[in-house]
Amino acid sequence: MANEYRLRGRIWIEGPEGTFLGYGRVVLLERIQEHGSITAAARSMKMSYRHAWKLVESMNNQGRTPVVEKSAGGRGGGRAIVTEAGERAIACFWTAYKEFKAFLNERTARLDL
Amino acid sequence: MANEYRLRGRIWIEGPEGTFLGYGRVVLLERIQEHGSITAAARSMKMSYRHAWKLVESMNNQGRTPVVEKSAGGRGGGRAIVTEAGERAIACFWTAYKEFKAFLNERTARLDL
DNA sequence: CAGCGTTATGCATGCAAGAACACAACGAAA
DNA sequence: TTTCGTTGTGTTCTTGCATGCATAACGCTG
Repeated sequence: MANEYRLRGRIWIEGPEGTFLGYGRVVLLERIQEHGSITAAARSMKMSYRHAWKLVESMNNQGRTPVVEKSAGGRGGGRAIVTEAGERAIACFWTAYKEFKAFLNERTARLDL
Repeated sequence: MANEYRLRGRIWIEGPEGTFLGYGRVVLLERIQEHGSITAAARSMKMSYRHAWKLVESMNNQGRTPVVEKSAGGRGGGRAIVTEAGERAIACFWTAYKEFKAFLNERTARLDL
């Protein structure tokens, strides 16, 4: 039978000022891509707008280039667009994340307890 | 120059009832080995006795064999000893942890942001 | 130029994890 | 049998984080 224990974990990318990218942040970016606004993205993942906005702000301040371009007012009230740098950041994180999951699985199989 | 970004993370071992071993728990076990009591171990790492006790309880309940043997009263008031199963658990975690750190370093070097 | 929905931002509230505190139970040793 | 320091356990206090609410500011559109 499979071992009842399992190695688990999480990873994130840190810049000089703290967390830059993590699972939640990257999902948020993808939702922004999908919906075109922070408000809708936050709602879609049951996150408060306040918090979502802070995360975006943190990412923008920390990347050498903003990951999300925002504008208030105008058609539809405003919008938020994931930049090219943002797309690259997303891809970069998922690549590492995928390898990390593989690491966890492989390492779980070798647990001796 | 070295990239300003860094991949970081943490890992832990889960049993059916939740977290079994993590960095803090393993350090706590080692301090118990060193000091012979939960009280001294907790104090040595600025952790409340209450919390340390709960962690030990959680580990003991979750392992198929207790990792710490405790006894109240007696010479010196009581004592806590890390069992052989506990020692194996410690070793098991550090091995995985070491590989994890290597993974993070290697993966940090390959970050493209 | 009024309306609308979003960004932007402060402030009060809620919640969960851990710390801090208090005190009973324990058992060897003097 | 008294003493002593630890284990064991309930209760309250902090505190960091996220939510919720309120309210500007913004700028396209009818």
